[in-house]
Amino acid sequence: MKEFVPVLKRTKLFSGVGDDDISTMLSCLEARLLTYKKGEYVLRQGEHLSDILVLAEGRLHIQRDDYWGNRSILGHIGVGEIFGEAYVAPESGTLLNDVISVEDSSVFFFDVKRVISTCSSACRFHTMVVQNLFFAISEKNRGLVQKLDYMSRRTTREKLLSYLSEEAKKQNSASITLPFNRQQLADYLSVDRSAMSNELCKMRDEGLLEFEKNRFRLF
Amino acid sequence: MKEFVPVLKRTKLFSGVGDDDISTMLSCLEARLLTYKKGEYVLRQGEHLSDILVLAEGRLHIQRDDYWGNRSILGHIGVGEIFGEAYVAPESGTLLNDVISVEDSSVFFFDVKRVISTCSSACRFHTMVVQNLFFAISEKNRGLVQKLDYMSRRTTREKLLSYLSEEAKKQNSASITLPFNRQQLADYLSVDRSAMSNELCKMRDEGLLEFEKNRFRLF
DNA sequence: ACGAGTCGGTTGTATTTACAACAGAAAGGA
DNA sequence: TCCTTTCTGTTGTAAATACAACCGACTCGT
Repeated sequence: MKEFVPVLKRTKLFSGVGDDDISTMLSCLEARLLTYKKGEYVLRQGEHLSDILVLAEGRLHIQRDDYWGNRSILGHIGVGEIFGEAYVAPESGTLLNDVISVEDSSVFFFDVKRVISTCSSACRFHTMVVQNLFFAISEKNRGLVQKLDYMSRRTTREKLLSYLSEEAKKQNSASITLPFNRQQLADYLSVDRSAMSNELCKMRDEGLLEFEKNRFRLF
Repeated sequence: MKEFVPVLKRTKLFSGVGDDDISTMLSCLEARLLTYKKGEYVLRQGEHLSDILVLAEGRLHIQRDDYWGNRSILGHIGVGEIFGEAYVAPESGTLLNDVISVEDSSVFFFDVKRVISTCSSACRFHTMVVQNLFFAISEKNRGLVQKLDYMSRRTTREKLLSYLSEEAKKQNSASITLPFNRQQLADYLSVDRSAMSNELCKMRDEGLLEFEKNRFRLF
């Protein structure tokens, strides 16, 4: 578990907390580290959650399959990212989405009660961690608003352009790598894969962008 | 300002805090109360924000107009609701949406620095308020995920049904009142108003629902 | 090298949507 | 009351989308 302290140090949750203090907190918070093979579920829609999770290694998707098998991908979780925070509030219901590993992954579980309630011992960082938690969920929130912005576009092209240009801004480059293949990108933007593929090729022919696999370059 | 203490007491932000303590905090936090006429902007897209806001009276819409005048309504704010919390984090950029009053409204402004940093004096509630803030933003988060669920539906009918049935669940009744007129509902669900109106009438003819103005009844 | 499975692109068709234009009802102000 | 404005429903057409089916390229394991 200690091996991941450098990873944890760079997370939003432990921002501003030193290595030693993180080690201390790992035991103080009774952190657990679970591993998942590619394709395994980390969380399932409808479950109750009382832990805040941090991805130590691997990649995850937050998604949801409806009754007819239509998949909708809400988002992607990379190393160091927090997730599950939105469902640990007392009156929050059950999870609305599945979380599934798209690569072999390791996940930290922190019991929210221990994270939030200040304890008497050496852990003087609870207050800071709660603040960090607030800022982290703020960021998630803004990300969701951003996604709603993509989704509010009427055409597949507009959805693609708003998503890709935002991603270029985030990755600070006109050449970007997406965490999705075509089907996943279509599920993320809630459009038909073949129609999207078609549109992408049209846009390429018009000189708006280039792509190869999941690497895109905007012009 | 004191007149709104009963309102504040019932907000998520001050949940668990007594009347007297709220009064104390109002001055400790240097709260400001501003009023807006119907149609006025409370916040504008692109602005920086360093306050957490609470609606004391009236109704607000969170929305966004693009360059071509297409309006997208992100959500609705009722009395006692918190807003702006997602944009007060240090690295959060500028606001992505406008907030506009749809009725004459009064809004509390709380400087986030004062809310978050524990002060030495009588205000022993900062810790609790930060926790409340976390829970409140959690709820916002789940609401956004819910909205993404509506928006991920492919057809106008599916969007309407998922929104209306979720609203019925929230209002705990098959008879619900929406905070939107037709155009606003269309802007909220990102569909064409006339197509939506058409679809609503078809659904009514099929016996799925009834409506009159912004009151709906599901069967 | 082979076959199974995955992935991305292409095409055609039926469905759905957006857009524009119009009309009647309701609301609000002078 | 009259006039204006707003709101809602209706219709027709053009555009965009979903869906299904198919193909070739590629990957992977045997």
